Amino acid sequence: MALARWLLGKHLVRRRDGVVTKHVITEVEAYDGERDLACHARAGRTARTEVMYAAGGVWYVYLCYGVHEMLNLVVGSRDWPAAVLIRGVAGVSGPGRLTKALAIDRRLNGAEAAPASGLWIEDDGSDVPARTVRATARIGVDYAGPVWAGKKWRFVIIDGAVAAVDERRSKSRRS
DNA sequence: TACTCGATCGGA
DNA sequence: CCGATCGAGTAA
Repeated sequence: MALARWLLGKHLVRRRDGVVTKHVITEVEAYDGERDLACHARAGRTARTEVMYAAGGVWYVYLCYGVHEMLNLVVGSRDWPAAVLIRGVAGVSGPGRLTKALAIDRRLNGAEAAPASGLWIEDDGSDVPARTVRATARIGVDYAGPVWAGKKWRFVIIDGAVAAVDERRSKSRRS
């Protein structure tokens, strides 16, 4: 959780065709362990979730709904499946849109979050004040049941139009 | 081998 | 509100 929160305000850096772009991370979600019924690793090790058991620092990219690539950073120690879903960066709201905007797909699955892979994290030292961070329930995980779906493991920087728009989206979704 | 169901999005 | 679109996971 702390690590997910820590990622807010950090730069997601993409190099593609020699061009480097930096994007401030504005929205993340944490998935933590097999006990977390919203986590893909809830059923243990499988072909897809194996990468989540690696030591932190590699990407976990999968196809969602047969349409969207989802970008996660594997975190934690080896054999503890945990990842942080990068849901948004400044100017881009939504995990599916994010990967589309940065041309990220499953070819990056298992790759190191380092310059060599073309996708990595940079910390420019800037601080994200606690009062600009909101913790909410994770999106689209009702299947996990009230306890786990209710965990406030989604973190959003509320200082900005992007976050405001997203809040409206998530509210209209519940009913 | 069959069947189900998504860590979403955009359009009706 | 609903369809798109496909692969992982599960049951058989």
